[in-house]
Amino acid sequence: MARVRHDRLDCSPGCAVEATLQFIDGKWKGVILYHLLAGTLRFNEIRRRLPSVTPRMLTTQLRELEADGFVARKVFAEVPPKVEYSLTERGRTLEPVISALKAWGDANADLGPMRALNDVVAA
Amino acid sequence: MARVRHDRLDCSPGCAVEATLQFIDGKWKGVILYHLLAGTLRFNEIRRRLPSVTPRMLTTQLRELEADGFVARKVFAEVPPKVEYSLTERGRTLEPVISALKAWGDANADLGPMRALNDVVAA
DNA sequence: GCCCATAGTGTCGAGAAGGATACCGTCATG
DNA sequence: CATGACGGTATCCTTCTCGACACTATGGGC
Repeated sequence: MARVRHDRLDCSPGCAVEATLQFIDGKWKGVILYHLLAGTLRFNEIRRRLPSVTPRMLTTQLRELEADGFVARKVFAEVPPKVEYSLTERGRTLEPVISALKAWGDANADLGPMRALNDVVAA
Repeated sequence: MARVRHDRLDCSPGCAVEATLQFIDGKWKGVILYHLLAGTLRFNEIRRRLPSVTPRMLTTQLRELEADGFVARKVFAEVPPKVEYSLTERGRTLEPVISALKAWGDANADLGPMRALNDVVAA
């Protein structure tokens, strides 16, 4: 399960903020959700988009997102294995949140080398 | 300083999401920002809104927010001491983000006992 | 026969985050 | 004289997170 940031949500009414944060906190969840917003992806497709994530981390993050009801995991009984990850309906409700995070990041973060990287990807 | 979630932001273009998360991550930052959006607060005023935060944690979180340029700390040379915390202009740019987080939390989180707590506060 | 890709799992250990508790000086109040 | 409010610090210690690395099974291509 996801990290429990607060066992008691006694920060009313701002606690709703923390309650949401609780779900997308986790080192890679934000990006994973972002990429899944664009469509279904397989395990290694996600990996390729997140060059520095270890398989172990990716697994745990995806499992937590699944446990929280945000992503669906579809296993194909094939060889080689094939597993597809996609957003659930609940997962898609996070879209405004992810968008807001992305918009702020684009506008305010000095991503430094990232800008170049973005250009590369855009090309 | 704030927790460094990623030393390399090589998750382009979703990294903007993580970049933002990096700032509001930290166990109490979300709520603190939320409360400061409503107006300037003194140290103990924030504490009272966050019953289970220890002074130590509150200090570190506020200091990190200050270091990141989101909140301004104004000390009054009085006795007893008086310190006011308010959002900077940059801090206010986070408003859409906090709002999105809050909106999702209100709509989707089962806050359980929180609803009652909210009522108490609203009364 | 060997290596690659697929989608993971297991274990280990370092390092960071966060909680508990006690304490600081000053002034006003009872 | 003692207590409380104010805005913190200092110290210690536990918990959690995360990264590294090795390893699994299967089948296809060279």
